[in-house]
Amino acid sequence: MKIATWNVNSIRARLDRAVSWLTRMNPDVLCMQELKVPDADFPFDAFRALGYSAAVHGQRTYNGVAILAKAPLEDVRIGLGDGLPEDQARVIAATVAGIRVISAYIPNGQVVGSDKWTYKLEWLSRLKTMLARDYSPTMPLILCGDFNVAPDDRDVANPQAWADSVLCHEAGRHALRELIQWGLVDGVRIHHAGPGPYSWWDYRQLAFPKGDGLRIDHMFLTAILAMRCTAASVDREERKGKLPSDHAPVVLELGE
DNA sequence: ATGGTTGCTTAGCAA
Repeated sequence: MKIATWNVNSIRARLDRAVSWLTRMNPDVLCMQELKVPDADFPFDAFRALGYSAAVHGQRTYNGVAILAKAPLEDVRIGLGDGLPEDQARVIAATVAGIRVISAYIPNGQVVGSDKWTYKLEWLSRLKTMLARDYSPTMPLILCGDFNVAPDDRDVANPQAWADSVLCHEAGRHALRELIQWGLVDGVRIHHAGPGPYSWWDYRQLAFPKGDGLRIDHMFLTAILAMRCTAASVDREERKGKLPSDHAPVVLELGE
């Protein structure tokens, strides 16, 4: 089973690329983030034509997450479900072939110390609460998405340049470790010691040609799935060419 | 030369 995650940075702007990537890579499941469309504008038909059904939690202009799968999507749930205001579409879960799949778009945080930064740290804590409340670390579960956190300096091509930024600050790294300690394993790190592979390069400053990348898109697995993880990669090729997303897809292979 | 972006929505914000 091949499962992937990709922040597409607008599914409308990226539809042609998404269709050709799915055709080329043929994953069984794709978690997407930053759709930037309401549910009604999600291109269900284009993906249906490739054999994928979709569970979508969209939003106009910002955010928006989805799960595409060839197998049926069961028990779809949107949001964190903690009773607090949920005006941002940042998480969706569904069961696919007996695996609980979660697609999440963690807030960027904008500036360390800002209101958005506080919201980011709180959101990571709320996500951990959701896992603890609704799931068990003994079940097959995969938490995928754009976490907007590079877990440590192996995940940053130029650590000094990014030190204490919203993507690398210790408070965000700590919040991510707390989440992982619920009972998750970093899928890419099973197979790659680092540095890298990076998954995001800023559109600005010629970051991609300069190799100024960060690994902020992750696929976290419970132990029973980590045992089945036979390969992991980032598809850097998808970051090349005309009008790519600023994120490259991350792909895991699960045996049996 | 010391900067060099994209997308959404419509000048400014977010990333």
